[in-house]
Amino acid sequence: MGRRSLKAERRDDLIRACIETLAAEGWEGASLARIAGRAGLSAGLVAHYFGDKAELMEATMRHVCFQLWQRQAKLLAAAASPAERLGAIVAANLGGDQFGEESRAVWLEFWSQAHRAPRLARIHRITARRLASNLHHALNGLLPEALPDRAAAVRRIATGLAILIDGLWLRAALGDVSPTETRALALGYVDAELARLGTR
Amino acid sequence: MGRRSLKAERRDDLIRACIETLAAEGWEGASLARIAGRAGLSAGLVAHYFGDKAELMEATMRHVCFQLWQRQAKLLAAAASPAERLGAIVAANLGGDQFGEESRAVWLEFWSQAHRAPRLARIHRITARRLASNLHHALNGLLPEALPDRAAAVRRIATGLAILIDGLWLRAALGDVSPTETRALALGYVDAELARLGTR
Amino acid sequence: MGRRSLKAERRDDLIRACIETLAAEGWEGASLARIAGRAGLSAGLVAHYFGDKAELMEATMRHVCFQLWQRQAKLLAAAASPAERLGAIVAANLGGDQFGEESRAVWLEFWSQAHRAPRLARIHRITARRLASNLHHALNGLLPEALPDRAAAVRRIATGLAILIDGLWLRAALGDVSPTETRALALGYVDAELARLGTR
Amino acid sequence: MGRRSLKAERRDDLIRACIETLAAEGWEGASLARIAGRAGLSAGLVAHYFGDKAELMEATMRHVCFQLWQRQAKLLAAAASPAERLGAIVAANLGGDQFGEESRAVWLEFWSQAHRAPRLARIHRITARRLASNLHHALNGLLPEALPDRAAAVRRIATGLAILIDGLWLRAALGDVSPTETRALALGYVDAELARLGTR
DNA sequence: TATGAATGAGGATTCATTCAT
DNA sequence: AATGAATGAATCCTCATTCAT
Repeated sequence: MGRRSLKAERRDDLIRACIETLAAEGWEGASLARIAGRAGLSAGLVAHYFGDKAELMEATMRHVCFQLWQRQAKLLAAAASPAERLGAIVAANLGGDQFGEESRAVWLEFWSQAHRAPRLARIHRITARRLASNLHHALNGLLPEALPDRAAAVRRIATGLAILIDGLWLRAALGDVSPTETRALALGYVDAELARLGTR
Repeated sequence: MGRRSLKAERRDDLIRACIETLAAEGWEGASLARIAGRAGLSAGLVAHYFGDKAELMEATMRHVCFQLWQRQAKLLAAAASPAERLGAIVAANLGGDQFGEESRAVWLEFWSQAHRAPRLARIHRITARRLASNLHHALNGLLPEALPDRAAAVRRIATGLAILIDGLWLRAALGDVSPTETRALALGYVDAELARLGTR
Repeated sequence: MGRRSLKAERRDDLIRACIETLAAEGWEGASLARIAGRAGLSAGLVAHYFGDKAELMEATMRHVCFQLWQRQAKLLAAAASPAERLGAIVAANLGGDQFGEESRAVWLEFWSQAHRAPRLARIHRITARRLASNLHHALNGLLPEALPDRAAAVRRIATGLAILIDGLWLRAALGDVSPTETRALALGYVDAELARLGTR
Repeated sequence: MGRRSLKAERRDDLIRACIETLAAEGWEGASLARIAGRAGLSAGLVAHYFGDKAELMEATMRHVCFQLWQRQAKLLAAAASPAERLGAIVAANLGGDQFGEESRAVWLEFWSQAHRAPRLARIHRITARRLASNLHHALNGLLPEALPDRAAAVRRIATGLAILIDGLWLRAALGDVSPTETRALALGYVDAELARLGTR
């Protein structure tokens, strides 16, 4: 009991190695030999556990998305107010820790593949929707009840913020902005929108 | 006269084919054979005209950036007020025409390579700086003279808008938002920031 | 026991095929496809076993040199006197058997590469030094004890003989001299030098 | 008048460039593009003037051999005695000047091709025979008239010396011996042989 | 379960050669 | 006479995949 199956363990090893390789060498540098080598395994094993390179990549992307979601969930659980909830989401997506950086690098690689690989695109879409939903929820609590066209405003701000976060990820991956700046910019965007709605 | 050199013409053919291939098949699918094939030429010619695949890619990226810049310049020339200038920049970057879509696809491919290929990164940086400068200029005319901390506000909004545009490009490439929406979102962001500054 | 590892076996197969190909088709004709084909294997396997064409070539050169050294060692072991030792070295280097001819052909190919490929040059140097050392030793026993400037004489004759052997290899490879002649010429050189030293 | 034909001039330019390229980059590095480039001409011209790369190489080898022969002839013309004649031949073949070094490098490249290219082999053979004949002649004057088996001795020493010179060329090309040493070794060989014949 | 042997396809690059201008 | 455009073959290398052990 408590002993995870060897199969699950090996799969995790390979996914872990895949993440590291993607972060370190990019999509093109992530050959099966290099990924397996990083895990101390032989390249042939990938076929055994995943059948396919594509499936390993898919599993890896799912893993990264899951981690991101977990992170959001954890931070959200500790948030007491709508404003804190919003801050939690932003922090989860734009945090400056090592994990965040690696995830972002991997994410960027997946991104460039997503619009050509339907399976990856699907995972991408799910994650994006999850973020949108979280933002929606937080903003819904944040905007004044009496606002005319309230639902539309929530939707608009949620969309805008999600897109801004995408842009910030890109910039962060290119090293153009610091993590602190990114968070400030994201929250500043919401402030501005609130101001426009006359709620401040 | 009017007869461009054969060399320039062939180079343009190849760059054109490279753009099409990148848009249609992505970075990984853009082999020299396919690029040259699309231009109706043999793969060996790339060496003849560009020396290198890397140099062809570089020239192609430069071409795309140049087109984008031209587009901006043309629209800006027709703009009469600061507000129109801002609209022109947004339209140039987020326009919905066929050219825009292809360019965006190519741009996305380059993006995913930029942080690993110094030469591409350089071109990328230059283009980003050009956009930033244009935004700066337009916003400088737009914000009220008497604003406290005016320079900082201009800088902040310019940065935020540039990043938002990046995000919008991504979404547009993934087909998540329509061109009309993207422009509305971008201009909405500026409106919101102006509102926050109490200028409305 | 007696079962060598498959890896070692395949490596030997490829080295063997490389030697044959070099002898038959020369350095320029020795493409990976042809080498592997001669071994009944696919070209990709070279990467698997040697990583590189350069490394295969290096291993092959080392192999040829090792065989030559073994040959010398074997003949030297059977030699009873300094004169016989000298004869053994000459026979080892200028023997007329099939092995000798193939080795010489390969050696010539390597030679033409040695002054441009540092790795090959190193192996070449080591082998040359080994020959020089053997000659030194044999001549040291051969020259009369009381000779004035004895050490210098040994050195000079050893050098001269080594160089003569080089020349003889070349001629033999071009088919200009018969193996029997080559040996006679080499030993004749030593005789002449001994005569000059007044020891006969 | 006195004006050599343009055709001859261009051919010489290309041969000159070919020699330089061979010396600088070796047989494998001597592509038509590089050779023509060094001459400031286009690669296509080679076809025009020589028809073939092989023919350019052949002409180049002939040129190098001719220069070598000229050199020998010039030095021989100034030699008054058989001993001086011998010294002249050795000096011509093992001289340490820049021309000598370049020629030797080119010669070595040709050598490695000679036993596979019949046309080059033929030129090689002619040159070797010319050297042999010169040596023959000089030694014929040098050996005492009354020597028993005189003709055989001349033949033997001439052959041995020619072969030693080959070896010395190789060593010189590899940088193992200095030009001065090479000449000393060559003349020392003759001295030794003369000593053996009891003529000293 | 895991290895590593083996393949074959595909990619970039180099190059001699041909040919229109 | 000379260029340089264009080709197509050849070469090395990388890689995903398959398979026997």
